[in-house]
Amino acid sequence: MWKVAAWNVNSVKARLDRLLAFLERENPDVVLLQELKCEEPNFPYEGIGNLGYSAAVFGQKAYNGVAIVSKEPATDIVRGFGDGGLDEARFISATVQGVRVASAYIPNGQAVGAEKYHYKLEWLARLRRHLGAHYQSNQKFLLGGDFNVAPEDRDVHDPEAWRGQILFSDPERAALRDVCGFGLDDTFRKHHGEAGHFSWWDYRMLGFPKNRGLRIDFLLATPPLMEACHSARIDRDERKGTLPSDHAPVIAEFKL
DNA sequence: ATGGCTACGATCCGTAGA
Repeated sequence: MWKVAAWNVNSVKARLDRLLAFLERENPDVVLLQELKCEEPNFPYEGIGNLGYSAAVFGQKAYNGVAIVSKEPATDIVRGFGDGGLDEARFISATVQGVRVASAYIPNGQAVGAEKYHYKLEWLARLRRHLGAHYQSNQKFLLGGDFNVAPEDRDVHDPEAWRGQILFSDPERAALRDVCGFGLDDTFRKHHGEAGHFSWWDYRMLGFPKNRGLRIDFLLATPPLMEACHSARIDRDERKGTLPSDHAPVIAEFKL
């Protein structure tokens, strides 16, 4: 089985012990990381290297930062959308074991109507254009990461409270559907249809103990890869204990 | 216990996340 995870670690430096423990515990073939919050030279190459992993990294100081951690070294690494524009470190793609994979950290948006909200919607539109220009949905392609959008009511602990709010507004959800319209489906929903599964809980207000969460982190796959997907889950236990990330890893297994 | 945020970068608080 080919095992892949996507995880917003909220600082790879602050979460290094947990990342290494995750690699040892889960033994994934690929981990798509978001929110490294470090520049590329400061990525913990040595720590993951001791466990047999290498990484393709697109970092920046203090904010954002994405990586593709893999047992088999990634090739044909592209940082950003490859269109020459100056970018925040939010997208990286590479080939691992013959499969094209990408790690994405979609902008948060801050608040509906804010400048960052419009940036978020434009970023999602740009992602959709990038996919159409560089990929084909009849080929195996995996897009994982923190999308900062909850797709449906069943992905939100209190849909009526969140309706129209940031992370759950109609334009954000439409923009995510448009990205998936390229030919991507949610590996988690292939295997679990019920409500109440979340990947993020606010650090504040007892979000996790009260299970007030959202499902905003996904592993999205094209049809040929979706057919090969045998299981998917969210590693909710990773959110427990001392100083967790506010996001839990999402995991999927494929029979390539 | 799964418990009232956390990380960063610049100072001893402000900004950002979602």
